[in-house]
Amino acid sequence: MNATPDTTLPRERQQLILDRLHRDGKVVAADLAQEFRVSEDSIRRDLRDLASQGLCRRVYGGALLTQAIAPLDQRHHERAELKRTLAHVAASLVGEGQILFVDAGSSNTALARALPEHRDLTVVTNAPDVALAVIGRPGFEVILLGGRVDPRIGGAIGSRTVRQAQDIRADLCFPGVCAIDPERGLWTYDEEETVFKQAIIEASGETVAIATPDKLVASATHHTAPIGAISHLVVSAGTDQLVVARYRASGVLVTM
Amino acid sequence: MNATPDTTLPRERQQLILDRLHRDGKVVAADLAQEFRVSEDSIRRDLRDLASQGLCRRVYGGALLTQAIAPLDQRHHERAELKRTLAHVAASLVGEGQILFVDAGSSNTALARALPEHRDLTVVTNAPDVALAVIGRPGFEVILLGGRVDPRIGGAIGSRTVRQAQDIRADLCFPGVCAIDPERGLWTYDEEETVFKQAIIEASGETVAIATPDKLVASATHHTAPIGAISHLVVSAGTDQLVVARYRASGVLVTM
DNA sequence: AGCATTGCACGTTGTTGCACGTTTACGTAC
DNA sequence: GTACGTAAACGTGCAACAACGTGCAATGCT
Repeated sequence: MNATPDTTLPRERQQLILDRLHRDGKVVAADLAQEFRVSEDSIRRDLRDLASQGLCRRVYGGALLTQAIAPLDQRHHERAELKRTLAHVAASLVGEGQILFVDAGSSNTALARALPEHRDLTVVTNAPDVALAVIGRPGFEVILLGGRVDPRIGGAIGSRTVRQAQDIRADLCFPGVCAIDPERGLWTYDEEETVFKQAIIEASGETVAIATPDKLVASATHHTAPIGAISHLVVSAGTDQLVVARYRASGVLVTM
Repeated sequence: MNATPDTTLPRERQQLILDRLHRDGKVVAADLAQEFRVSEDSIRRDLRDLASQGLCRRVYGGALLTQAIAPLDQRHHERAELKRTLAHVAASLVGEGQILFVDAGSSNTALARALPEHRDLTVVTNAPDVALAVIGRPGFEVILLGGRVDPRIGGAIGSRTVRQAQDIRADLCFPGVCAIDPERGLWTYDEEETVFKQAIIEASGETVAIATPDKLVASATHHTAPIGAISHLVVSAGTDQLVVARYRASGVLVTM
């Protein structure tokens, strides 16, 4: 009879709160505190946690359900939990009022969903699904980069897109990456893509790449073009173990 | 035995007011005060808040709906079957190998889904969800128009977008419409929107508007700007009865 | 020991209803 | 048709209160 022990684990409590949230559409902090027999402070901490992951909308007195975005692509389902974790870490690097370049890619779509609301953020993107993930949410300005959309990538690239990107200066840049060679940097499949990514990196203060471990390769043979330097690399190694690496132009990889 | 308490959170109340507004088209402050068991002052504050976000129009005694706004998902679900039917009729006007301007809007998203595959079509759009509806499907080329995304519209508008649109020549144009005045033509809510729609209409050979019957109004008083002429109007009158109308610059309406 | 979680104390912020003076809508008198 | 009076609705300032975030010490687990 270990179905519902009296002792409720913190992580478990958050899951239960999420269930209630999906059932009722809202939760009241005071009621939750009474139900779980913990202080309202703990409930508030839970709600803050969940909101920072984009799983609910924090409001005065409780929390509301975020209008869930329909899962679009099958590829987005692969490694979904891992990507959400990485996205959460990457989102924590974003500061109030910043301007962000968000490239196309499933990891970056997860990032867009994980971005916190009410932070006065500007999201500049060439990917329709990234745009859809933030349009209409409070505290977001969205700028779309136009151009011919590459169906393999799911976003616009090409000279037209590059020209528009060069008109903008951003604080942070999240390029999608195809492969990471510890010695030679980031790689893409395609020359056009590289030009675009280089443009947004050059137009940004800092660059953050999100990658699942399978992107780390020793020799990037069949990838055509290197991108260049990034300042942070948010990567997952092993189960639940996070490695945030500082990555420089020459390819030095420093774990933190 | 409802476990859900009847406490209403402040922000939740605003959401509920907005829902009611979309259902009834209007709300009365005194009624809301009684319903939510708060003072009329609080209701007034809520309405002022919503109005300042452009979500409703404040009037003496309550508030009215500003149709342009809010839950895009909801608008997509309303009249879904009707819109699908209209979308298929409109899609039948598209010929092999043509270039199409597809504006933002729920009807046009339905159109994008209804467009036939393997026809070598080029879809030029300012709306992320329209782009997503065709990206990756066989026989489609997608060109995204960039710019600042208006969250009420769900697509990019503004001078940046207009400039990009002017670089392109299309065969067909599908502008989103807010209202259709049989005598004076198409109307939008907003000057910026109008400029964009005029630009894509001028850059196209023919123009086709899709509209549900509620868009047909006798006098478009509160809409700021007229768009101009369209050549075809795909509109539904009554249940399942389709009227395809030929519409000219001067406002002559010819049913077919 | 090291770490996560919790409840409490404190100062801060958001929300509410009331009091007050002003504006608006509408019916009535002229 | 215009002028006027009244009551409802309005905005604003204010005080009371609930909820909030943060720092800190106590507790429990590994």
